[in-house]
Amino acid sequence: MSLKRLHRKLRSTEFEGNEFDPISAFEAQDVPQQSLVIPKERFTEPQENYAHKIKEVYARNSKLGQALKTLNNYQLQAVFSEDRKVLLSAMVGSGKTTVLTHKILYLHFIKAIPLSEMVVLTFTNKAAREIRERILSFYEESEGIQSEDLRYFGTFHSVARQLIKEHPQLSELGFTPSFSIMDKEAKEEFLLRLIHTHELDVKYHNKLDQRLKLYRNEKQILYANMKNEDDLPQLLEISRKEKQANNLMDFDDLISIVNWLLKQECSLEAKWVIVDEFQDCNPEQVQLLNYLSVKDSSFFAVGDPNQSIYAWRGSTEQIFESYITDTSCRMMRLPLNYRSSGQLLSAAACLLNDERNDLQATRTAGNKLRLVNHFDDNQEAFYYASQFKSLHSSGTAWEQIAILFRTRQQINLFESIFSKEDIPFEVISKSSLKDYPALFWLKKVLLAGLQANDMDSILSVFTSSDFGCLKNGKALLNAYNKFSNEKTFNSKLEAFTEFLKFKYPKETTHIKLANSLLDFQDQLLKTSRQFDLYGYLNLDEVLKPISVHYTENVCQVKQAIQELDLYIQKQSFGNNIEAYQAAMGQVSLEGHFQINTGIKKSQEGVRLLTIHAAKGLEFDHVFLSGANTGLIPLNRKKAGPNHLQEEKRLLFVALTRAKNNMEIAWHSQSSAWNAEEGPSYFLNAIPSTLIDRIENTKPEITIKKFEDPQESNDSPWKKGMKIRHPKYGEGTVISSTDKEILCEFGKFGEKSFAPQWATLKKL
DNA sequence: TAGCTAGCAGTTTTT
DNA sequence: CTGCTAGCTA
Repeated sequence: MSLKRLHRKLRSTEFEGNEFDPISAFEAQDVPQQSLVIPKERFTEPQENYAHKIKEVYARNSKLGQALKTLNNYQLQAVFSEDRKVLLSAMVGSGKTTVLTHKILYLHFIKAIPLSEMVVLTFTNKAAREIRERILSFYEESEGIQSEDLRYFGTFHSVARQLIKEHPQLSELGFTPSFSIMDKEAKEEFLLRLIHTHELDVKYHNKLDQRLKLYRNEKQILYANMKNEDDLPQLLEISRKEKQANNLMDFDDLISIVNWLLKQECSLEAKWVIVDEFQDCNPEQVQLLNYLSVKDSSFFAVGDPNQSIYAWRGSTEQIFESYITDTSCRMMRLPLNYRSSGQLLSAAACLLNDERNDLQATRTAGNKLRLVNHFDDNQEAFYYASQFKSLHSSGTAWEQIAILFRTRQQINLFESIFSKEDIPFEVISKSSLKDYPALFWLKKVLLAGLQANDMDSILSVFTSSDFGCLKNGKALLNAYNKFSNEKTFNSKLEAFTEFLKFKYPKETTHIKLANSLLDFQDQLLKTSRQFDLYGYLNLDEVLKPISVHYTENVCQVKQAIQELDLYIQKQSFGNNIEAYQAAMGQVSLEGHFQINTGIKKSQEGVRLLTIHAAKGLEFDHVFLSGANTGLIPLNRKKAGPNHLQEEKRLLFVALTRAKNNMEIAWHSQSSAWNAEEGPSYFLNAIPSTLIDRIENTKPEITIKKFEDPQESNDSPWKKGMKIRHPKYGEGTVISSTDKEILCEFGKFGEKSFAPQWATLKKL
């Protein structure tokens, strides 16, 4: 049944009953309208029967022809379209990646466009990898596709990196093609080092990135409770210069530099520019698309304005709008959803608030959306524990169960309760290289070796608190400058090595390391693709066998080097140094060393993740936790004009993750400071006939609170007891519960402590 | 130099 | 509501 018909049917029964409805009790006008609507007449609908076209394809490439037979007419229309400029509005769960890959395959095998003349842009490495793998699976083993053919298949940033490397005018900006990329952490460290070495007075050290952005965009220097301007402008100036001097770029630089270069001279004439998740493009990325789309090139973009949840990161809805008014652009749509069962999909579609959106279900009606009222998050977690156990014993795989949260903070409580209740779980979120000190250090070592003038990396290697030998600071730099000023060296690395030998002759291990790094590039040129990096750098010794984490570190480093070797062996062009540079670039762009297959998510367990992290995923059972007003939409003091709309799309994304079962939880007494009473008012838009409401606020369950092990004993703090606190001195216990100890300290007055943290002493 | 206080900012995350 | 911290005060 089409959603429209279902809606009409629902509307007729919607307001029949007069019972109190906690959802409809909220004002309907509070629900913001979905902003972007593409007029239906703007879409070109599929007319033809594509059977004969599939036959033609089948005759030329049977594998592709076979694959096309499984597509619907909307999808085929997009694949076969001859238009030079197409924007495909793909509804949630409508198979957009399938269309994208089949379009590429069709262009390649039938229209004879070389893969190397297509630019295929995605936002995540995962998406890029998936597309690449799907393409490669269409090649026979013998045909041996070159990695160079897919040179322009990748994320915006990796393609930008490739284009910058190849551009003839790069040196005009003071960079060389072997530049390295700083991730967020590396940039923070870099900026802090600049402040340190240049003795700048810059406030709010851990908000540097934010402050620099504010200064660059709005020339704002004052921040929070600052009354006087600090040295922020100088920091920006110095960081620009130092980035050039050390051949470093950050993620934003990649896009803005490639735009600058392409503006000077378009170095790539792509036949096709193909974009995934088009709705997430920010203005600079659109600019890049424009620079790439010259004369003879064609454009094919796929996106869903209803799933735009990254406007806070700079994506703008106006992108879609400008394409609506662009008459040279053909618009098509994919309305058929293959993921969710009918009633869940119609409930989610109500959030779109748009009659013309015509999201169509292809599956049976299935279960209703469940809305459960828990007393608080504690009770909710214990409720899940028992629910999940029975789901699992009746055959549901743990991985098919997911709990979605608005904020990461909400996840903590569930982690501790699930580990206590023996529910296997995994928190899905990207870990940073900084969480693995050995790998973080290894990256710096390789960067220093490959880039002998990258003083930033050199210093990081030798002043690392775990694996270095020197203490970072002004004294070190002064000594080094004094030493190096007197002589001339081929590189900063050579200067530093000599400095080490002269000033710290006892640090033999690190002098050896420095020498190895100095000779690294020559060694690479002399050897084949196979190179024993671990042995060459003598890492066994540098990783410090006396350290408690030694075996762990060695294991991580060896695995990382194995990944590098694999990547380098796949690299068909360039010399060994270039292959290593490519590999390290990939490590920076991905944020980890698993650059071949990506991070494997093999662990068995219930998935705990934020709604943002869930985009693109699907599960059998989805639970949305803590969906009170105030959390969804999240209360903000400084809300942008489109904040509420984006929050609503976020709820839409959450609801459309479920294949068969969706349950929304809200709390009578939420522990979140910003939560308000009642379930998210966005849910008003969903008619009561599509929702099953369930109460789970019985008092006997609320007693079953989560307790820390230390708390279980009777409180040792009794009323009237004399105690001593390290800061407030002597005092008296006024009251003591398992939650807090209240004490009186004369001139300090009353103070309360959490029992498990209190640093109180009995007197 | 330590301690106090006012004032603001806080989600979400990929590259 | 919390946490952070610049800038003030003793």
